[in-house]
Amino acid sequence: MPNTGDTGRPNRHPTMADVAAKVGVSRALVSIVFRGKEGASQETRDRVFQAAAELGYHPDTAAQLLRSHRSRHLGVLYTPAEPFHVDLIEAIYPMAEKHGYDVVLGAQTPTRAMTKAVEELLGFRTAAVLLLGDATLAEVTRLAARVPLVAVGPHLRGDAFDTVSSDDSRGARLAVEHLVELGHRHIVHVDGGVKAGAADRRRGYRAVMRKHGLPATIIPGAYTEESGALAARELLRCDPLPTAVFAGNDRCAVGIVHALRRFGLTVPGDVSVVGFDGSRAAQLPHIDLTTVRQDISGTAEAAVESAIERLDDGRTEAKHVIRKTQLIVRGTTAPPKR
Amino acid sequence: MPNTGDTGRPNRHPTMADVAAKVGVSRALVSIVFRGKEGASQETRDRVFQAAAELGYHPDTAAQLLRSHRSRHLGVLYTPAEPFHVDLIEAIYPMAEKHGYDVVLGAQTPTRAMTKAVEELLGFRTAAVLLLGDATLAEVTRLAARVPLVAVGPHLRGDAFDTVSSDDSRGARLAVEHLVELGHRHIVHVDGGVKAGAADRRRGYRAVMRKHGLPATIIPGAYTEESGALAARELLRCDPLPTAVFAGNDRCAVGIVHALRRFGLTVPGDVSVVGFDGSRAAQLPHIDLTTVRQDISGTAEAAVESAIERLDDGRTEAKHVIRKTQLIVRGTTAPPKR
DNA sequence: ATCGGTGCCTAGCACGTGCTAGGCGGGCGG
DNA sequence: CCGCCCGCCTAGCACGTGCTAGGCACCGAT
Repeated sequence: MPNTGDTGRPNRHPTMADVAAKVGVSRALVSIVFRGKEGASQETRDRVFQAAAELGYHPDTAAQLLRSHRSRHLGVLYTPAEPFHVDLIEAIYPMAEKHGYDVVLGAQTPTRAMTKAVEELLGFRTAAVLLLGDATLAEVTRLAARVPLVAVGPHLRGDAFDTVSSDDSRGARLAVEHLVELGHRHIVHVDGGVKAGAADRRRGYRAVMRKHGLPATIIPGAYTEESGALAARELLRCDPLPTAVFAGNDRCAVGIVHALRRFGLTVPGDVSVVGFDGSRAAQLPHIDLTTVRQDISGTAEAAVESAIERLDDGRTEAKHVIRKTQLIVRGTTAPPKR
Repeated sequence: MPNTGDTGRPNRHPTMADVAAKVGVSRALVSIVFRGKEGASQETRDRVFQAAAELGYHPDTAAQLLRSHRSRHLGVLYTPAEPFHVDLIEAIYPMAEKHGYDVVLGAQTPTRAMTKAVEELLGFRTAAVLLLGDATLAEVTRLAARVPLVAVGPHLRGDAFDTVSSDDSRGARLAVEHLVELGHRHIVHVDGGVKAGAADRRRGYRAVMRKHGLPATIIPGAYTEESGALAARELLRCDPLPTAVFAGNDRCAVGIVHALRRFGLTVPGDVSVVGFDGSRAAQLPHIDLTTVRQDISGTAEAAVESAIERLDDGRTEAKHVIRKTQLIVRGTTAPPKR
């Protein structure tokens, strides 16, 4: 059903040649017009655009990629179910566009390993790849040998790739100091296991607790609502009940808050909760979560710019950016009643 | 950094020609080997794969697309922030793979209109496009003129495109009947405005209320947690407080549940809540939402198969699939106390 | 009148791959 | 010994576009 036009080639997308024939000029001239280069009269430009619109012509990305090796595409490998990634992606699009790049998404799902998604992105010959989320040093290094790479999130170092990460340790200290200042003494940390940043957040928590001579208690968790709900059950078994919880990330914190409220406790009345990420979910009015914000648009900007520097400015040495974190006090923290 | 091999063309991905040269055969033979066609000895195949691995060769999707017009790619237009879409995508990947298709994601975000995302997908010459979420008949029809199209969600009809939608009216009736059977008489509906399926869900709600001689009350809403939280505030102003709420979708329901609990009410003790979608968020243990499930993997399957039938089997007449919905009774509904 | 320049346009190669039309050698039936 | 087939392989065109190397007409300066 595409192309009901008069090119004599039914069921096929019209090409530049079709547009050129319709206008009565050479194909090269149509190419010039579409690239906005000089060398065509204004009248011709108008007629070309007119004809293209009538034919429903659209440039063939495959042919453009094939011919011009600069692919103008950034590959982004992400996990669709991760709200923080979703927020990042929405920030990455306009940044990439500002630099004249398109974005190709590669989804990493439970049924679809990272390697598979990577192969697909590489097949598209993306100019660079932004890797959101977890990855081992070996994986990142191997991938960086094949394409300029920016890893967003994991605290890795290497000369072959760039990273953008946040100051997780400092963020964690801010969060716990906030709780201590409110008067909390019995503060538990539900951690993020081996996920990106979890180790640093644990470290920050331990450091502040030690500094104030308070006992550190860590409940193993993950970056999911389920793990938060499970951890909340653990909490309820504690006697006395902790007065505050520092969660590994926002999703976990949300799970904790809801589970506690469901069990009849109030937040922050009975228990204060702090999250980590500053995801959009945390701002929702019914959640209103106190959290440590990672500057999402700043992170997206740094990641895109790292890639662009390698591509357009020819930078080859590695660059490791660390973004500041910021405590956002909202409605899930208050002084302890007990 | 790519290609540290010995092809004499630094900084460029190796091609079939490089592999062929390394093995000492023609490029055409390498092509045969990679496509798995007959016409190459087993020994040659092994040597080709070996050389390709050493060079880090990966087929160029652009060139493949350009040459073989069958693109083996399904474009999926979706909204990253929509959990229901995310669930669908995770189901679409394996379905597409089963039929030998790859998936190209096109993201529709607040800063990125549908038309823009569509242009990008069309640029990739995807064999077909699956359109998740809202769209007007005009938009869908226009798009369907350029590419085989399957609209998932909206209740539209036309001869130029396929649709997969769910029986929203029946689902709504199931939900409301469930509440009536529990003994609820004062049931409010927070609707989804003009979004996909919202009209049918309203209709189903009204029909059941009328049938039982109960007054229908509709609070305008949307398919978001925010709208649910706002609607909850409206609810609290009602006197007497309704004993049950039928929400337009799960996100809205989640917002309602959390806001109610935050205001000190219990769910389902004081108010019962039913959602719609059967999204993964609804199953989370701390939510445990009674909801109307739309069969996600069945929907994904039907959508992919509709596309495949047009592409591989040459179907041209439109096909409109309606998937059954199913009531899932969980922990947010109970008989009214009052 | 000649020359160089400028504005507008075109011819044709290259990109990496799929695929058609063969080519070459050896075994097998006649 | 001839002819044919078959297994393995190669030459070369085509896909739609970017881009280089021009070409033609016209204009102003010499």
